[in-house]
Amino acid sequence: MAQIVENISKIVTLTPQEQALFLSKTETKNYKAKTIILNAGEVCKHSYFVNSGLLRSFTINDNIVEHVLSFACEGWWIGDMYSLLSQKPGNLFVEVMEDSEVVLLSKENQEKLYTEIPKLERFFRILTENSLVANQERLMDNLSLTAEERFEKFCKKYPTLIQKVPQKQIASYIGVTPEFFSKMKARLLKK
Amino acid sequence: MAQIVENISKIVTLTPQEQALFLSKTETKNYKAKTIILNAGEVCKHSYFVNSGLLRSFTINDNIVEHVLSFACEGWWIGDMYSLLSQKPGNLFVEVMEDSEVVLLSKENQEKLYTEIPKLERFFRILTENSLVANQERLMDNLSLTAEERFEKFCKKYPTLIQKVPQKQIASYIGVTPEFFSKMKARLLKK
DNA sequence: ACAAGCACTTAATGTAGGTTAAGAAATTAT
DNA sequence: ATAATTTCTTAACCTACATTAAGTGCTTGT
Repeated sequence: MAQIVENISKIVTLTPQEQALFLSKTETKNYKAKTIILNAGEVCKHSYFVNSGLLRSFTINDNIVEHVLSFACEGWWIGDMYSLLSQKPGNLFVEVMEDSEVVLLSKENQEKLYTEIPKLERFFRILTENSLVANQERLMDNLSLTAEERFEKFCKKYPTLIQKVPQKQIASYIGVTPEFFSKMKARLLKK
Repeated sequence: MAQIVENISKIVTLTPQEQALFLSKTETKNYKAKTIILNAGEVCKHSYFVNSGLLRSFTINDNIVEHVLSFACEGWWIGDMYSLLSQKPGNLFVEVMEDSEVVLLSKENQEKLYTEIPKLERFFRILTENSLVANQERLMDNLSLTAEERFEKFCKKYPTLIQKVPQKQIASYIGVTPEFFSKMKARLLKK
């Protein structure tokens, strides 16, 4: 069964016909590492589901500093939700970090699917709810924990990512500079 | 028309029967200022919709410091989404800041309503999507903007709240101490 | 195989924002 | 009205993290 269908089936049950209909509205692409599949300033036209590989979304502020919003590895969704919903130019870049296979679901098809398969409305509601909960926790963590504590949480939550992601991007995700992250890591290793 | 129904009608259209069904599953309560309607450590059983008044949700960390996650005034929803979804004890307090009229929708009724009125699935999907977008923006702002810039954004985004909310809680929302906030405000007034 | 660029480290110095403490102003309760 | 409590301000001092800079590995492309 297609991975994306399997992913959906963890939350709502689709008939074989519905599965086929769903898949017919998606498009699967392979990207080389370092490909930017969405640029800041562009309107986001798709939701992206990762079959294999690793992507990330990030912004770049005035001072040319990157800030990672999210990583997405196998089985995760990614995109620029603000831009996708509003259909206005967004602030996010979406970059392919390793050679990856990605399923694209266009906004129009996603909306058609909501009416053709109402269960998908539920699926995406739940997906978004979970995402919101995770985001709220991260926000509160940024307000109340030290960089060291945030890093520890990150390690527990995403153990596989630590192997794969360059550490300057983990630094960016938890909200410190690469230099400080390096120093902090050295400090932690001494313990 | 009931405010909560009006709120829903901005996004999906309900028939009079559906409106009545919806309202029959809710309960409206009046709370005095300073009432805590949800404590950290409890399981959140309801979504709260504010008819009038003002509420907030916040955590308290080890050092007895409060961190405001959100404010909710007239027409806004609030609760502890993590706890509501997982039905596990949460970390959030929900406090009534002014005498308020609040509509309670229990988790069970909310889920019944999803099947009885599928359009509500869409309503809450869209509500959650918007919430997620706002949260993502706030997270990125916390990573990339100074306290001063975050405060300016807050003022533009929630002009009415500035009059109503004690400034130490605005400080908490943007992520600084009340003392630093005070200093920053004095600095801004000089310009 | 080599050069060119990244990613990581280390260290000196700088700063936004935190802490502590004490008093003034504003609310709230009696 | 007055006391009690909470909120806000100010100021001296402190620290987690940023900045700058220079050097050391790694990758990656050719």
